[in-house]
Amino acid sequence: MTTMLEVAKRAGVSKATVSRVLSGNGYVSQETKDRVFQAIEESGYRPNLLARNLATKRTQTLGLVVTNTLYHGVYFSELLFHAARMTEEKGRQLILADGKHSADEEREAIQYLLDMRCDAIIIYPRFLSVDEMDEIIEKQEQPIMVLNRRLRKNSSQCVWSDHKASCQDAVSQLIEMGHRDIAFITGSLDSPTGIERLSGYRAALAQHQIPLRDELLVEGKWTPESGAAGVTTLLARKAQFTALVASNDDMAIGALKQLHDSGIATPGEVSVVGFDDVAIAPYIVPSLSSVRIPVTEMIKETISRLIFMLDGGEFSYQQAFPGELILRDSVIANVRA
Amino acid sequence: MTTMLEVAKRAGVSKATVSRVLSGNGYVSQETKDRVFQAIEESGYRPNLLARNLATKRTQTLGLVVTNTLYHGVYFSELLFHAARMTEEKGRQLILADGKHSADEEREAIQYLLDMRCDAIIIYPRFLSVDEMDEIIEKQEQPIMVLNRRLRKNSSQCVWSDHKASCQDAVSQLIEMGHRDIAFITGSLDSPTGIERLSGYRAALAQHQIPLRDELLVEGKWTPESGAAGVTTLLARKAQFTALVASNDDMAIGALKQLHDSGIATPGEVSVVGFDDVAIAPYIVPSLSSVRIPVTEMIKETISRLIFMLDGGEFSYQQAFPGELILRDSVIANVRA
DNA sequence: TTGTATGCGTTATCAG
DNA sequence: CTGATAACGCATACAA
Repeated sequence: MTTMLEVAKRAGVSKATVSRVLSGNGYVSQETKDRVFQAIEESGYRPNLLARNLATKRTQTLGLVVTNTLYHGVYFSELLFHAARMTEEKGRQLILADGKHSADEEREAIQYLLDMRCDAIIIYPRFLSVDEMDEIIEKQEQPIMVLNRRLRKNSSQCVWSDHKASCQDAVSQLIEMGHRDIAFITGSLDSPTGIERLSGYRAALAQHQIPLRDELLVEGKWTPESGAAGVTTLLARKAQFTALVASNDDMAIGALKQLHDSGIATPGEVSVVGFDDVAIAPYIVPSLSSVRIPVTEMIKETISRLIFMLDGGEFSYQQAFPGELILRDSVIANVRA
Repeated sequence: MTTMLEVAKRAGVSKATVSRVLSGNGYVSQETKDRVFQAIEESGYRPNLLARNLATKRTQTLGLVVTNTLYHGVYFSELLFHAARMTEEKGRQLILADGKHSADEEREAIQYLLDMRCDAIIIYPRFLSVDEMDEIIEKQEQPIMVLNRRLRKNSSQCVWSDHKASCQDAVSQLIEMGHRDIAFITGSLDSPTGIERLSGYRAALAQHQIPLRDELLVEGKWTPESGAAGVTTLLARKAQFTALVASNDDMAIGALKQLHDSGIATPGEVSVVGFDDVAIAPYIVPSLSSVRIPVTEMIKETISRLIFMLDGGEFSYQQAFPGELILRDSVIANVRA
């Protein structure tokens, strides 16, 4: 690899001058500029970003930690797409680190990004607790934002959606449409999101004085497979229900498939609702109703805050993003009937 | 940030010694080791990977370039999942760079990874031609592998699947099942994969002496939306067909939705086949037949080769991965009827 | 077993 | 406008 020194020699100037023409800092005459550019051209010189970043103490990169258990789902590609897009828009590069499948590995991934000297870090936690995250944030001097968790202490360094409230709201809407027997497939119950959605379901029933029936409750694991298995379990229990709420779209898709295979029509006999409103969901037949989580907006806010913090800014206010139930055929048709 | 020097001082040794205990290279007594570790603990020292990588001239990272137009699809998350998994397995980190949506930007992304001194690079090209890639590979000293393209010169530095052959094969199978009127939704025709699949369709028809009917051919753009639009176009043309082949699963999913909305049953009136066999596809109702592309194996081979090349190895043989038609309800039910 | 000195490829601070 | 030269934080060959 040809270095800056070789370019300098070839152009008959010093390293410093080459550095100047490349960075645009400091004055340098047009003719030497030309000589330097020519030397660069001839030698095929490329800057070594490791060296540059070491010297400037800035890398122009944002790090993102996500558990690979999320990689399987559709939600992930959308999350990543928007994160990459926003990052580039701010003139930075996104670096992804795999949080794998444990709190320790999540911690390691964060540490890796810090060791790589990312300017700032975004964490989409799956296993770390909010207290652990608070601790990490306080120990580190780099700006850190947490997605999808409400932190206790550094409450302005996170952006979240109130999963309990939006689930409660969605289930309430179903109830107000006349549904009384609403089955529920949870997410993994070691995940805060999973727990919050479940408690939203419980709260909605309580709010309308509908007793919770255990036979209508089944535990899933976020995957389409577990959604399908949930339906199998419900049917084996001979549970009667007119609506089914799955804690995310992937499970809802799996559940729809299983309902269909079991000869149960949707829409018609069972209304199905999911969460996240992944872009491909509306193309599932029959159309899936879903609680839309505004990922785009959340990512945007997250990255804006990080950039602002990098410029020395501070935030004093918190921000939550409400989920919104999008009704599609699977529910609407049922209501009409 | 506390540096190695401070740790050294605190432990009463030199930087070199600290470096030794950290890297495990060279002898160092147990007691000084202990002192160093304690100093590290106390000071919360963390190595600066920029400095380390600059000094060692190795970063232990593999770079991956993918266009963000792929981010939207399901295929992408699976690709990335396996890439990240394999990379970690080899004790490296994966760095993702966005190829955005043009050849220039794809080139920039590659350049960025090179400037970051990734040890090796994987390119999943979308806009760059094979000749351009060959040129890049020859100019660079880092090992580079190309996914999903058959290179002309550096033919052992790529791993591909013969899209034409597998499409021809899939369509032939439909023909042998008795189908004569087979509609086809292409991918973007500025993409080699799209072109290859189309020519496979053509070849299959020719092989069975079935004339190509233009009304059965419609151009898509890889997205579910374009798949749905394709069906709309076909129906508007009042084209008659018993089978529909979409050039990827996302479009097939969109097409299925549109067929359903138009009151056309699948399976039954129309058999639908997609490509890629993304994991979520079987959960679509009705089950979607698909030509499975062995991404996992392809990624695995790609990364194995890169690691081998990093160790100075050389490959002399090429490797193609065959696609395989997986028949599911949407086709099978039709055949039974 | 440990310390010294030099290099990795840049940037940045001074003089000139 | 340009050139030395000192960081940046770490690894490593060479001495001791």
